[in-house]
Amino acid sequence: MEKLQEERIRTRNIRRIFDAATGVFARKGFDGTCVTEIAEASGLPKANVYYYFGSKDGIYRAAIARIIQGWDEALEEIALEKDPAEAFERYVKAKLRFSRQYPTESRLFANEILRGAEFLTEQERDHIRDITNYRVDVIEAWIAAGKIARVDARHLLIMLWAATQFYADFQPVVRDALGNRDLEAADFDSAARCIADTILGGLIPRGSGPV
Amino acid sequence: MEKLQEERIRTRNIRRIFDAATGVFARKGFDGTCVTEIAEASGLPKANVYYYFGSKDGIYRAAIARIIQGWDEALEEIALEKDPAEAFERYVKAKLRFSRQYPTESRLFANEILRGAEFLTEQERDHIRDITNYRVDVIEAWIAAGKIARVDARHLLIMLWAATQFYADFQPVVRDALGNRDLEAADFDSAARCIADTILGGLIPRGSGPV
DNA sequence: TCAGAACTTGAATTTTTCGTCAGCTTATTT
DNA sequence: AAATAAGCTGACGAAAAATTCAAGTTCTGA
Repeated sequence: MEKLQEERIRTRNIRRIFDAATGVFARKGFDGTCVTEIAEASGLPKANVYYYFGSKDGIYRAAIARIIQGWDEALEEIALEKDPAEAFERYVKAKLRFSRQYPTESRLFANEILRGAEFLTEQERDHIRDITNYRVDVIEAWIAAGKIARVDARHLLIMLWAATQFYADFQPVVRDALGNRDLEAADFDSAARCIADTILGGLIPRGSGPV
Repeated sequence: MEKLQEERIRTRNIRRIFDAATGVFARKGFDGTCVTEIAEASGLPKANVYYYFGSKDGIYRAAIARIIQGWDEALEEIALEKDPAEAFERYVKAKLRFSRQYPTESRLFANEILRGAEFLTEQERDHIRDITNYRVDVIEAWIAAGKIARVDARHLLIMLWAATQFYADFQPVVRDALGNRDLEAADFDSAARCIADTILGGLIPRGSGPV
């Protein structure tokens, strides 16, 4: 049992536990989650969960690491060479796609932040800072080149992050606000359009009087 | 003990418990919070907490109700009579002021949503829906009157809500994004300016080519 | 100042949770 | 097919949590 079945059984069970844990952690946070519930959700007995993961802590940390890793994808879209309008639009779309595809992971991350981000390692925070700083440089270069209006790049990034994240983290509120139905692909599309249009073109009609 | 002291002692203790509970719930969520911790934070023995609130559940529900009640204030600012630009700007400022003043309450609410909003009563959700619908009507009237660009009013409201809420709920992330210092009034001011300017005027400079 | 209501609290009681363990079954290798 | 490693799990113990209780103390109105 060192080549085929080992990898298969082990891998499958770890993934099961992992998926179950992510769901429960996302809902209840670290402190609110009990291993029994993870075990039930994964369909395995509790002792088996402990067989694979030494502790609740371990599962949680692993889950967070995975999420951070996945984060970067969407952020790739803001690159210097591109036309700002196109870059922002792509970014918003990519981020919303991510929100739609991995809402649970997003909520787990949100929960971790609400908790005070105590489980985030220094490296993980550094990484987030680095990414932000790079985007800030890009945006400021656009401003300097007169390609976009003068805004605070950091707050702009926060606004984009917030607006897109919201659709993953606050789905019950979004549902209520949109009229009580379940969110579908079309909703994410119109969200993307609304955010991109508003941010790029502004609400006040062009050609009308002073703002 | 039915007029003066009653009200004073009772009111004072309930408020103590309440404040303590809000803080702990905001960090750890409903399931993650233990009454012992609330008791310690409030400076009262646990049995006394149970004297005033029958259960953990009761404290939690009461806390949520109070928050929802306080919510409306900020939203008052979007009214039909006003100039859209001014109304949005006021709204953003009011909401950010709220985020700054009551971050804990905001986080508790966020936690409840992440939880799946199971503790929100039907009335509370109805109330949120009503408020939203009213604002949607206002915005759509502005659009119909040609005062603002054509956007999806519901997504626009979500975007505003998200952008302002973020500063309360995700402070660790905001801190990292802004460069690692504590948030001060000035940060909220520049956030308001960035959000309002971007949403009203758009990023793409006016007078340049087509969007 | 006294009766009764309001308030207080240390110490149970009950329930839940974390984590362990010993012995079992299944897979792998030789 | 025997030996060994990997995987499984019911049952347990210790610790922590929720909630109750009973026996107090303080307050208030009459």
